[in-house]
Amino acid sequence: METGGVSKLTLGRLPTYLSYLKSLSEDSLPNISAAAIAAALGLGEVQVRKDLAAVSDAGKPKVGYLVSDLIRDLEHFLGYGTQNSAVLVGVGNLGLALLSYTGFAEYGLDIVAAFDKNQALIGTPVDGTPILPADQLPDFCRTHGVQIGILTVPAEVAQSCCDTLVQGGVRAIWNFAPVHLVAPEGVLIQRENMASSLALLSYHLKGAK
Amino acid sequence: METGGVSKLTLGRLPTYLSYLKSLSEDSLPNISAAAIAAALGLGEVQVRKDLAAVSDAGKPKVGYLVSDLIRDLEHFLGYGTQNSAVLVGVGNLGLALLSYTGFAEYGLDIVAAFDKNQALIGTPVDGTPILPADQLPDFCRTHGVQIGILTVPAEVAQSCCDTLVQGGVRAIWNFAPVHLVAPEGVLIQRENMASSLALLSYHLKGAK
DNA sequence: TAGATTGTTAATCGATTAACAATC
DNA sequence: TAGATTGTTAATCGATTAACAATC
Repeated sequence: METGGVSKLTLGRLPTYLSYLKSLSEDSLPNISAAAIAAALGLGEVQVRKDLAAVSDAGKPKVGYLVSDLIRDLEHFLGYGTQNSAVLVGVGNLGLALLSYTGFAEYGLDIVAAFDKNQALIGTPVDGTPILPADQLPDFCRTHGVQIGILTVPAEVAQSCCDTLVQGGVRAIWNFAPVHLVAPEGVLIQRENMASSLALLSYHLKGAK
Repeated sequence: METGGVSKLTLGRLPTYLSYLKSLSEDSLPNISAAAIAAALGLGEVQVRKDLAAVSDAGKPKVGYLVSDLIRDLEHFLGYGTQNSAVLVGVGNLGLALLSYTGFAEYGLDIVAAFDKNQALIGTPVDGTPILPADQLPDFCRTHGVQIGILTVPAEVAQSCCDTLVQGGVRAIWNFAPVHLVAPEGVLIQRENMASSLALLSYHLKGAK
Protein backbone atom coordinates (compact mmCIF):
# COMPACT_ATOMS: atom_id res chain seq x y z
CA MET A 1 0.00 0.00 0.00
CA GLU A 2 1.28 3.43 -0.93
CA THR A 3 1.50 6.13 1.68
CA GLY A 4 3.32 8.71 -0.40
CA GLY A 5 6.94 8.36 0.65
CA VAL A 6 6.23 7.84 4.33
CA SER A 7 6.22 4.28 5.61
CA LYS A 8 3.29 2.94 7.58
CA LEU A 9 5.50 2.53 10.60
CA THR A 10 6.69 6.12 10.45
CA LEU A 11 3.12 7.30 9.94
CA GLY A 12 2.03 5.35 12.99
CA ARG A 13 4.62 7.10 15.16
CA LEU A 14 3.70 10.62 14.09
CA PRO A 15 0.69 10.93 16.42
CA THR A 16 2.93 9.92 19.30
CA TYR A 17 5.32 12.74 18.53
CA LEU A 18 2.43 15.13 18.17
CA SER A 19 0.80 14.25 21.45
CA TYR A 20 4.12 14.38 23.29
CA LEU A 21 4.88 17.83 21.87
CA LYS A 22 1.44 19.06 22.83
CA SER A 23 1.90 17.85 26.39
CA LEU A 24 5.05 19.96 26.39
CA SER A 25 3.64 23.14 25.02
CA GLU A 26 2.87 24.66 28.41
CA ASP A 27 6.52 24.34 29.39
CA SER A 28 8.60 27.42 28.81
CA LEU A 29 11.23 26.02 26.44
CA PRO A 30 10.32 26.88 22.87
CA ASN A 31 12.80 24.42 21.34
CA ILE A 32 13.46 20.71 21.55
CA SER A 33 16.03 18.39 20.01
CA ALA A 34 15.34 15.09 18.30
CA ALA A 35 17.51 13.44 20.97
CA ALA A 36 15.26 14.75 23.74
CA ILE A 37 12.13 13.51 21.97
CA ALA A 38 13.75 10.12 21.41
CA ALA A 39 14.69 9.79 25.07
CA ALA A 40 11.20 10.73 26.24
CA LEU A 41 9.49 8.23 23.94
CA GLY A 42 12.02 5.42 24.18
CA LEU A 43 12.93 5.56 20.49
CA GLY A 44 16.19 5.87 18.58
CA GLU A 45 17.55 9.35 17.88
CA VAL A 46 18.13 8.73 14.21
CA GLN A 47 14.69 7.24 13.81
CA VAL A 48 13.08 10.32 15.29
CA ARG A 49 15.14 12.60 13.08
CA LYS A 50 14.25 10.65 9.99
CA ASP A 51 10.57 10.55 10.86
CA LEU A 52 10.44 14.27 11.52
CA ALA A 53 12.48 15.14 8.44
CA ALA A 54 9.77 13.48 6.33
CA VAL A 55 7.18 15.86 7.72
CA SER A 56 8.86 19.11 8.59
CA ASP A 57 11.87 21.20 7.76
CA ALA A 58 11.59 23.18 10.95
CA GLY A 59 14.76 21.57 12.35
CA LYS A 60 17.78 23.82 12.74
CA PRO A 61 21.28 22.56 13.59
CA LYS A 62 22.39 23.50 17.08
CA VAL A 63 18.87 24.73 17.94
CA GLY A 64 16.65 21.73 17.32
CA TYR A 65 13.00 22.15 16.48
CA LEU A 66 10.69 24.97 17.42
CA VAL A 67 7.98 23.03 19.21
CA SER A 68 5.12 25.13 17.88
CA ASP A 69 6.30 24.80 14.27
CA LEU A 70 6.72 21.07 14.60
CA ILE A 71 3.22 20.71 16.02
CA ARG A 72 1.86 22.72 13.11
CA ASP A 73 3.71 20.60 10.54
CA LEU A 74 2.65 17.31 12.12
CA GLU A 75 -0.99 18.37 12.27
CA HIS A 76 -0.89 19.51 8.70
CA PHE A 77 0.73 16.31 7.49
CA LEU A 78 -1.72 14.12 9.38
CA GLY A 79 -4.65 16.14 8.08
CA TYR A 80 -6.00 16.85 11.54
CA GLY A 81 -7.15 20.26 10.44
CA THR A 82 -9.72 18.85 8.02
CA GLN A 83 -12.49 16.93 9.74
CA ASN A 84 -13.48 13.53 8.35
CA SER A 85 -17.04 12.52 8.94
CA ALA A 86 -17.56 8.99 10.17
CA VAL A 87 -20.37 6.62 11.03
CA LEU A 88 -20.23 3.97 13.70
CA VAL A 89 -21.91 0.63 13.08
CA GLY A 90 -22.89 -1.54 16.03
CA VAL A 91 -23.89 0.18 19.27
CA GLY A 92 -22.78 -2.46 21.75
CA ASN A 93 -20.43 -1.90 24.67
CA LEU A 94 -17.45 -0.98 22.60
CA GLY A 95 -19.52 1.11 20.21
CA LEU A 96 -20.97 3.06 23.11
CA ALA A 97 -17.54 3.64 24.55
CA LEU A 98 -16.22 5.01 21.29
CA LEU A 99 -19.31 7.19 20.85
CA SER A 100 -18.91 8.75 24.25
CA TYR A 101 -15.18 9.21 23.89
CA THR A 102 -14.74 12.90 23.25
CA GLY A 103 -11.11 12.80 22.20
CA PHE A 104 -11.59 11.85 18.54
CA ALA A 105 -12.38 15.37 17.37
CA GLU A 106 -8.76 16.22 18.09
CA TYR A 107 -7.73 13.66 15.48
CA GLY A 108 -10.05 15.13 12.86
CA LEU A 109 -12.67 12.43 13.33
CA ASP A 110 -16.30 13.51 13.52
CA ILE A 111 -18.77 10.71 14.25
CA VAL A 112 -21.99 12.06 12.73
CA ALA A 113 -24.26 9.07 13.33
CA ALA A 114 -24.39 5.55 14.70
CA PHE A 115 -26.36 2.60 13.35
CA ASP A 116 -27.80 -0.50 14.95
CA LYS A 117 -30.41 -3.06 14.05
CA ASN A 118 -31.77 -3.15 17.59
CA GLN A 119 -34.99 -1.05 17.59
CA ALA A 120 -34.68 -0.37 21.32
CA LEU A 121 -31.53 1.67 20.81
CA ILE A 122 -32.81 3.78 17.95
CA GLY A 123 -33.93 7.34 18.56
CA THR A 124 -32.06 8.08 21.78
CA PRO A 125 -28.88 9.97 20.92
CA VAL A 126 -25.65 9.08 22.74
CA ASP A 127 -23.70 12.19 23.66
CA GLY A 128 -25.44 14.05 20.88
CA THR A 129 -24.90 11.41 18.20
CA PRO A 130 -28.17 10.06 16.76
CA ILE A 131 -28.69 6.31 16.54
CA LEU A 132 -30.41 5.27 13.33
CA PRO A 133 -31.78 2.01 11.93
CA ALA A 134 -29.26 -0.13 10.10
CA ASP A 135 -31.20 -0.12 6.84
CA GLN A 136 -30.66 3.62 6.42
CA LEU A 137 -26.89 3.15 6.46
CA PRO A 138 -25.95 3.27 2.75
CA ASP A 139 -28.28 6.16 1.94
CA PHE A 140 -27.06 8.16 4.90
CA CYS A 141 -23.42 7.69 3.91
CA ARG A 142 -24.09 8.80 0.34
CA THR A 143 -26.18 11.80 1.34
CA HIS A 144 -23.78 13.03 3.99
CA GLY A 145 -20.54 12.22 2.19
CA VAL A 146 -19.33 9.98 4.98
CA GLN A 147 -15.78 8.78 4.39
CA ILE A 148 -15.01 6.62 7.42
CA GLY A 149 -16.88 3.65 8.87
CA ILE A 150 -16.18 2.37 12.36
CA LEU A 151 -17.16 -1.28 12.74
CA THR A 152 -17.99 -2.40 16.26
CA VAL A 153 -20.29 -5.28 15.32
CA PRO A 154 -20.01 -8.99 16.10
CA ALA A 155 -17.60 -10.95 13.91
CA GLU A 156 -20.38 -12.81 12.09
CA VAL A 157 -21.88 -9.70 10.51
CA ALA A 158 -18.72 -7.65 10.06
CA GLN A 159 -18.18 -8.53 6.40
CA SER A 160 -21.75 -7.73 5.38
CA CYS A 161 -21.64 -4.42 7.27
CA CYS A 162 -18.36 -3.68 5.56
CA ASP A 163 -19.98 -4.32 2.17
CA THR A 164 -22.83 -1.99 3.05
CA LEU A 165 -20.40 0.75 4.03
CA VAL A 166 -18.55 0.35 0.75
CA GLN A 167 -21.88 0.56 -1.10
CA GLY A 168 -22.45 3.83 0.70
CA GLY A 169 -19.20 5.21 -0.68
CA VAL A 170 -17.11 4.93 2.49
CA ARG A 171 -13.40 4.78 1.66
CA ALA A 172 -11.79 3.86 4.96
CA ILE A 173 -12.97 1.35 7.55
CA TRP A 174 -11.77 1.01 11.13
CA ASN A 175 -12.51 -2.59 12.02
CA PHE A 176 -12.76 -3.68 15.66
CA ALA A 177 -14.28 -7.07 14.85
CA PRO A 178 -11.84 -9.96 15.15
CA VAL A 179 -12.02 -10.97 11.48
CA HIS A 180 -10.24 -10.27 8.23
CA LEU A 181 -12.38 -8.13 5.92
CA VAL A 182 -12.27 -7.99 2.15
CA ALA A 183 -12.93 -4.72 0.34
CA PRO A 184 -12.35 -3.34 -3.16
CA GLU A 185 -9.12 -1.64 -4.18
CA GLY A 186 -8.96 1.88 -2.83
CA VAL A 187 -10.88 1.13 0.35
CA LEU A 188 -8.57 0.98 3.37
CA ILE A 189 -9.34 -1.57 6.06
CA GLN A 190 -7.60 -0.72 9.30
CA ARG A 191 -7.95 -3.48 11.83
CA GLU A 192 -7.70 -2.81 15.54
CA ASN A 193 -6.52 -6.18 16.67
CA MET A 194 -6.99 -6.49 20.41
CA ALA A 195 -6.58 -10.27 20.33
CA SER A 196 -3.12 -9.73 18.93
CA SER A 197 -2.20 -7.47 21.84
CA LEU A 198 -3.57 -9.99 24.30
CA ALA A 199 -1.50 -12.72 22.71
CA LEU A 200 1.66 -10.70 23.27
CA LEU A 201 0.76 -10.10 26.93
CA SER A 202 -0.14 -13.70 27.55
CA TYR A 203 2.96 -15.03 25.83
CA HIS A 204 5.20 -12.71 27.78
CA LEU A 205 3.79 -14.01 31.05
CA LYS A 206 4.09 -17.61 29.97
CA GLY A 207 7.72 -17.10 28.97
CA ALA A 208 8.58 -15.30 32.21
CA LYS A 209 7.65 -18.48 34.09
CA MET B 1 12.65 -8.28 23.35
CA GLU B 2 12.78 -12.06 23.33
CA THR B 3 9.75 -14.09 22.46
CA GLY B 4 11.40 -17.47 22.34
CA GLY B 5 12.00 -18.13 18.68
CA VAL B 6 8.73 -16.68 17.48
CA SER B 7 8.78 -13.13 16.17
CA LYS B 8 6.38 -10.55 17.53
CA LEU B 9 4.76 -10.28 14.14
CA THR B 10 4.19 -14.00 13.90
CA LEU B 11 2.86 -14.05 17.44
CA GLY B 12 0.45 -11.27 16.58
CA ARG B 13 -0.98 -13.28 13.70
CA LEU B 14 -1.56 -16.47 15.68
CA PRO B 15 -4.84 -15.33 17.28
CA THR B 16 -6.13 -14.53 13.81
CA TYR B 17 -5.45 -18.07 12.65
CA LEU B 18 -7.03 -19.42 15.79
CA SER B 19 -10.21 -17.42 15.51
CA TYR B 20 -10.55 -18.23 11.82
CA LEU B 21 -10.15 -21.94 12.51
CA LYS B 22 -12.72 -21.78 15.28
CA SER B 23 -15.22 -20.09 12.98
CA LEU B 24 -14.68 -23.05 10.67
CA SER B 25 -15.09 -25.84 13.15
CA GLU B 26 -18.81 -26.30 12.52
CA ASP B 27 -18.11 -26.98 8.88
CA SER B 28 -17.80 -30.60 7.96
CA LEU B 29 -14.28 -30.63 6.52
CA PRO B 30 -11.84 -31.89 9.14
CA ASN B 31 -8.74 -30.71 7.21
CA ILE B 32 -7.48 -27.43 5.82
CA SER B 33 -4.40 -26.43 3.84
CA ALA B 34 -2.12 -23.49 4.58
CA ALA B 35 -3.05 -22.14 1.15
CA ALA B 36 -6.74 -22.06 2.06
CA ILE B 37 -6.02 -20.26 5.33
CA ALA B 38 -3.80 -17.77 3.53
CA ALA B 39 -6.49 -17.01 0.95
CA ALA B 40 -9.17 -16.53 3.60
CA LEU B 41 -7.04 -14.14 5.64
CA GLY B 42 -5.35 -12.30 2.81
CA LEU B 43 -1.86 -13.46 3.76
CA GLY B 44 0.96 -15.19 1.89
CA GLU B 45 0.94 -18.99 1.72
CA VAL B 46 4.54 -19.35 2.79
CA GLN B 47 4.04 -16.95 5.65
CA VAL B 48 1.13 -18.98 6.98
CA ARG B 49 3.11 -22.20 6.67
CA LYS B 50 6.05 -20.72 8.48
CA ASP B 51 3.90 -19.27 11.24
CA LEU B 52 2.09 -22.55 11.78
CA ALA B 53 5.26 -24.62 11.62
CA ALA B 54 6.57 -22.64 14.61
CA VAL B 55 3.59 -23.72 16.67
CA SER B 56 2.44 -27.09 15.48
CA ASP B 57 3.65 -30.18 13.66
CA ALA B 58 0.15 -31.28 12.81
CA GLY B 59 0.70 -30.52 9.12
CA LYS B 60 0.80 -33.49 6.78
CA PRO B 61 1.82 -33.27 3.10
CA LYS B 62 -1.07 -33.80 0.72
CA VAL B 63 -3.57 -33.62 3.61
CA GLY B 64 -2.91 -30.26 5.23
CA TYR B 65 -3.74 -29.65 8.86
CA LEU B 66 -6.36 -31.32 10.97
CA VAL B 67 -8.34 -28.28 12.10
CA SER B 68 -8.98 -29.57 15.61
CA ASP B 69 -5.30 -30.39 16.19
CA LEU B 70 -4.21 -27.02 14.91
CA ILE B 71 -6.68 -25.27 17.22
CA ARG B 72 -5.35 -27.26 20.14
CA ASP B 73 -1.72 -26.43 19.32
CA LEU B 74 -2.43 -22.73 18.84
CA GLU B 75 -4.33 -22.50 22.12
CA HIS B 76 -1.58 -24.31 23.93
CA PHE B 77 1.14 -22.12 22.45
CA LEU B 78 -0.73 -18.92 23.24
CA GLY B 79 -1.38 -20.09 26.78
CA TYR B 80 -5.13 -19.63 26.50
CA GLY B 81 -5.74 -22.62 28.68
CA THR B 82 -4.20 -20.99 31.72
CA GLN B 83 -6.14 -17.97 32.94
CA ASN B 84 -4.21 -14.81 33.76
CA SER B 85 -5.79 -12.59 36.37
CA ALA B 86 -5.92 -8.92 35.53
CA VAL B 87 -6.99 -5.66 37.09
CA LEU B 88 -8.40 -2.71 35.20
CA VAL B 89 -7.43 0.80 36.28
CA GLY B 90 -9.67 3.71 35.33
CA VAL B 91 -13.39 3.09 35.03
CA GLY B 92 -14.26 5.69 32.40
CA ASN B 93 -16.05 4.98 29.14
CA LEU B 94 -13.40 2.78 27.69
CA GLY B 95 -12.81 1.02 31.01
CA LEU B 96 -16.51 0.26 31.30
CA ALA B 97 -16.62 -1.08 27.78
CA LEU B 98 -13.73 -3.44 28.43
CA LEU B 99 -15.26 -4.55 31.73
CA SER B 100 -18.54 -5.45 30.11
CA TYR B 101 -16.92 -7.13 27.15
CA THR B 102 -17.38 -10.82 27.81
CA GLY B 103 -15.01 -12.09 25.15
CA PHE B 104 -11.75 -11.79 27.07
CA ALA B 105 -12.18 -15.04 28.99
CA GLU B 106 -11.67 -16.85 25.70
CA TYR B 107 -8.19 -15.33 25.53
CA GLY B 108 -7.32 -16.46 29.03
CA LEU B 109 -7.86 -13.04 30.53
CA ASP B 110 -9.78 -12.83 33.79
CA ILE B 111 -10.47 -9.30 35.03
CA VAL B 112 -10.85 -9.82 38.76
CA ALA B 113 -11.28 -6.21 39.87
CA ALA B 114 -11.38 -2.63 38.64
CA PHE B 115 -10.03 0.46 40.37
CA ASP B 116 -10.98 4.10 40.28
CA LYS B 117 -10.39 7.13 42.45
CA ASN B 118 -13.95 8.36 41.96
CA GLN B 119 -15.88 7.45 45.15
CA ALA B 120 -19.20 7.46 43.29
CA LEU B 121 -18.18 4.45 41.21
CA ILE B 122 -16.91 2.35 44.07
CA GLY B 123 -19.00 -0.46 45.44
CA THR B 124 -21.29 -1.10 42.48
CA PRO B 125 -19.92 -4.05 40.52
CA VAL B 126 -19.96 -3.90 36.72
CA ASP B 127 -20.99 -7.21 35.22
CA GLY B 128 -19.87 -8.93 38.39
CA THR B 129 -16.50 -7.20 38.63
CA PRO B 130 -16.09 -5.18 41.83
CA ILE B 131 -14.88 -1.59 41.66
CA LEU B 132 -12.46 -0.73 44.43
CA PRO B 133 -10.73 2.46 45.61
CA ALA B 134 -7.47 3.24 43.86
CA ASP B 135 -5.43 3.22 47.04
CA GLN B 136 -6.05 -0.50 47.51
CA LEU B 137 -4.48 -1.27 44.14
CA PRO B 138 -0.94 -2.41 45.07
CA ASP B 139 -2.07 -4.50 48.05
CA PHE B 140 -4.80 -6.15 46.02
CA CYS B 141 -2.38 -7.07 43.24
CA ARG B 142 0.08 -8.60 45.70
CA THR B 143 -2.56 -10.51 47.65
CA HIS B 144 -4.29 -11.91 44.58
CA GLY B 145 -1.22 -12.55 42.45
CA VAL B 146 -2.44 -10.30 39.67
CA GLN B 147 -0.19 -10.45 36.63
CA ILE B 148 -1.79 -8.09 34.13
CA GLY B 149 -2.82 -4.45 34.49
CA ILE B 150 -5.14 -2.79 32.01
CA LEU B 151 -4.68 0.97 31.96
CA THR B 152 -7.68 3.00 30.82
CA VAL B 153 -6.85 6.19 32.69
CA PRO B 154 -6.20 9.70 31.34
CA ALA B 155 -2.75 10.31 29.88
CA GLU B 156 -1.67 12.55 32.75
CA VAL B 157 -1.89 9.83 35.40
CA ALA B 158 -0.94 6.83 33.28
CA GLN B 159 2.72 6.74 34.34
CA SER B 160 1.95 6.93 38.04
CA CYS B 161 -0.70 4.20 37.74
CA CYS B 162 1.82 2.14 35.84
CA ASP B 163 4.31 2.58 38.69
CA THR B 164 1.69 1.50 41.19
CA LEU B 165 0.92 -1.63 39.19
CA VAL B 166 4.61 -2.48 39.04
CA GLN B 167 4.82 -1.99 42.80
CA GLY B 168 2.00 -4.48 43.12
CA GLY B 169 4.02 -7.06 41.23
CA VAL B 170 2.20 -6.85 37.89
CA ARG B 171 4.40 -8.06 35.03
CA ALA B 172 2.46 -7.06 31.93
CA ILE B 173 0.57 -3.84 31.26
CA TRP B 174 -1.93 -3.18 28.49
CA ASN B 175 -1.83 0.55 28.01
CA PHE B 176 -4.72 2.37 26.33
CA ALA B 177 -3.52 5.84 27.35
CA PRO B 178 -1.91 7.79 24.52
CA VAL B 179 1.51 8.04 26.17
CA HIS B 180 4.80 6.17 26.29
CA LEU B 181 5.26 4.42 29.63
CA VAL B 182 8.52 3.50 31.32
CA ALA B 183 8.77 0.31 33.37
CA PRO B 184 11.56 -1.84 34.77
CA GLU B 185 13.17 -4.66 32.79
CA GLY B 186 10.94 -7.69 32.72
CA VAL B 187 7.67 -5.76 32.75
CA LEU B 188 6.03 -5.76 29.35
CA ILE B 189 4.23 -2.62 28.24
CA GLN B 190 1.82 -3.29 25.40
CA ARG B 191 0.40 -0.13 23.98
CA GLU B 192 -2.92 -0.08 22.19
CA ASN B 193 -2.36 2.90 19.97
CA MET B 194 -5.68 4.09 18.58
CA ALA B 195 -4.24 7.43 17.52
CA SER B 196 -1.86 5.54 15.30
CA SER B 197 -4.73 3.74 13.60
CA LEU B 198 -6.60 6.99 13.13
CA ALA B 199 -3.55 8.54 11.53
CA LEU B 200 -3.45 5.76 8.97
CA LEU B 201 -7.14 6.23 8.16
CA SER B 202 -6.87 9.97 7.92
CA TYR B 203 -3.76 9.85 5.78
CA HIS B 204 -5.31 7.37 3.40
CA LEU B 205 -8.27 9.68 2.85
CA LYS B 206 -6.07 12.71 2.38
CA GLY B 207 -3.95 10.87 -0.19
CA ALA B 208 -6.99 9.59 -2.08
CA LYS B 209 -8.01 13.21 -2.77
C1' DT C 1 3.73 -43.73 -9.02
C1' DA C 2 2.29 -38.95 -9.43
C1' DG C 3 0.85 -34.99 -7.41
C1' DA C 4 -0.45 -32.11 -3.68
C1' DT C 5 1.10 -30.16 0.16
C1' DT C 6 4.38 -29.39 3.87
C1' DG C 7 8.73 -27.61 5.55
C1' DT C 8 13.34 -25.44 4.72
C1' DT C 9 17.13 -22.99 2.65
C1' DA C 10 18.43 -18.94 -0.02
C1' DA C 11 17.18 -14.36 -1.99
C1' DT C 12 14.79 -10.17 -1.59
C1' DC C 13 12.84 -6.42 0.47
C1' DG C 14 12.10 -2.81 3.84
C1' DA C 15 13.07 -0.66 8.08
C1' DT C 16 16.38 0.52 11.58
C1' DT C 17 20.81 1.86 12.91
C1' DA C 18 25.50 3.55 12.34
C1' DA C 19 28.74 6.57 10.28
C1' DC C 20 29.39 10.73 8.18
C1' DA C 21 28.72 15.33 6.09
C1' DA C 22 26.40 19.78 6.40
C1' DT C 23 25.22 23.91 8.91
C1' DC C 24 23.72 27.31 12.17
C1' DT D 1 35.75 29.32 15.31
C1' DA D 2 34.07 25.27 17.74
C1' DG D 3 30.51 22.45 18.90
C1' DA D 4 25.87 20.92 18.91
C1' DT D 5 22.53 19.31 16.20
C1' DT D 6 20.36 18.28 11.83
C1' DG D 7 20.02 15.54 7.65
C1' DT D 8 21.84 11.88 4.53
C1' DT D 9 24.33 7.99 2.71
C1' DA D 10 25.83 3.30 3.64
C1' DA D 11 25.59 -0.92 6.55
C1' DT D 12 22.97 -3.93 9.27
C1' DC D 13 19.22 -6.38 10.75
C1' DG D 14 14.85 -8.82 10.53
C1' DA D 15 10.89 -10.27 8.15
C1' DT D 16 8.80 -11.75 3.91
C1' DT D 17 8.94 -14.13 -0.27
C1' DA D 18 10.71 -17.30 -3.72
C1' DA D 19 12.77 -21.56 -4.98
C1' DC D 20 13.48 -26.03 -3.74
C1' DA D 21 13.53 -30.50 -1.28
C1' DA D 22 10.90 -33.81 1.46
C1' DT D 23 6.93 -36.74 2.09
C1' DC D 24 2.45 -38.74 2.50
